[in-house]
Amino acid sequence: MVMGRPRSFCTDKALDEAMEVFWRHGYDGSSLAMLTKAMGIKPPSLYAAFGSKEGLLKAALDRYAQRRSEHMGYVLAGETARDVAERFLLSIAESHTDPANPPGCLLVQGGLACGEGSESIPFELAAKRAETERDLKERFVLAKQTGDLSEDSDPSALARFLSTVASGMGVLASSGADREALREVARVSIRAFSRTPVA
Amino acid sequence: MVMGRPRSFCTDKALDEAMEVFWRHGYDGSSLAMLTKAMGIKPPSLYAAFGSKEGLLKAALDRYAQRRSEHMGYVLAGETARDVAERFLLSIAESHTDPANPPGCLLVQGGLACGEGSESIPFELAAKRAETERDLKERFVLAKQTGDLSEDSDPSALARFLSTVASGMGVLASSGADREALREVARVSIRAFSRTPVA
DNA sequence: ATGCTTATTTATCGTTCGATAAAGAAATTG
DNA sequence: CAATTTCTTTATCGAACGATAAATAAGCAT
Repeated sequence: MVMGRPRSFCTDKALDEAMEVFWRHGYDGSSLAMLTKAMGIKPPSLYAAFGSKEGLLKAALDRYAQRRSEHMGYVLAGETARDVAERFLLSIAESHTDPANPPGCLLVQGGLACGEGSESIPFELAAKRAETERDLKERFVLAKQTGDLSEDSDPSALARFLSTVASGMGVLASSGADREALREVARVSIRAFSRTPVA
Repeated sequence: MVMGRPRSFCTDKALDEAMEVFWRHGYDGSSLAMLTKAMGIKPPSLYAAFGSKEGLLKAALDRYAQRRSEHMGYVLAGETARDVAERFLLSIAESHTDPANPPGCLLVQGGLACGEGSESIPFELAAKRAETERDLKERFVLAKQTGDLSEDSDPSALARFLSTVASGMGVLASSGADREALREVARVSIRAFSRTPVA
């Protein structure tokens, strides 16, 4: 049994609140005051649980990526490469405009550029984004092996294209685009995707 | 003739230096110390010339958008809608990986999310991005009128798609993707773009 | 030359930043 | 129960933040 006074707050719940702050204001734009207020705890509790502001972001990113990876199970289960692309982009149109969350994507909003002393943050976000792209690529490699994608298709390029559109949709959503606008982008992208690959 | 002591620095040159700082570190990540050091001037000179940190960003954005609009002249002069799309995306692949500038796009890197007291910054950036999208849309409306684009095509959706891919390419470039990777995304996007529009 | 006007320099303003030391509270252990 | 351990509270730390007041310097006007 663990000794000492038990923690009075739920780590995951506090992490969800911190995630929302980072999501809405970015890493540099999120102050300790904003974070502790949203989490309902005080600085020493935050530092005891997460080590630092950067540690808190990483914990929030891990939680975000975990949710996302659960979702990727559904996406990757699409029967064809085209189905996978469609599921990927359309589900992003939904999630990036979910009223339960800030608009856009934490991995884009969180901090593409940061100030001195936070140089590692953009790399953290990029690494998480790269995971999704890698998942898509592996799925497309498989699709090529099974003949679902033609011999001259490029799984890596297709995955990068989808990942790039997803990031763009995050930017679009963050500036207030509605769900239908994102669906429209998804549809055009899928159209591009599903046609014969060689120009 | 103007009276008083003349300004000892070139406003545009200082603005270029400030632009680079905002580009690389974002609005919140750029401190007055970083900005004044890069610009080679001291705070009072900065405030006299630009009013505030936010005023400095707006001036830098205007300068950035002006350069871009010059470039858009070339893009929009493409003979067909497909040419326009190709020029647009391929030129972005070049500009977003130009070693003379920070990687990516100021209008994306500059601040998708900001802290308290800087809430207007993301809107400023979004407005500039929207200008490009509007230019593309108008060009595609014209293309539809002249029969270059088919009757059932959607100029607005196509413009939004290209603008979204451009934003995504900005995110991609900011995380270190090389020029060829961006070109690849551009090629896949154009392929999507140039095919028959109805699924 | 003297006065007027504007810019630059120096030195700082009050606030907020991320992060902690020290004291008090709540649990298990013996 | 007292001792130990861990967390929470209170109060604050030094540094950096964005922004300026006051003094000095450099140009026109007469």
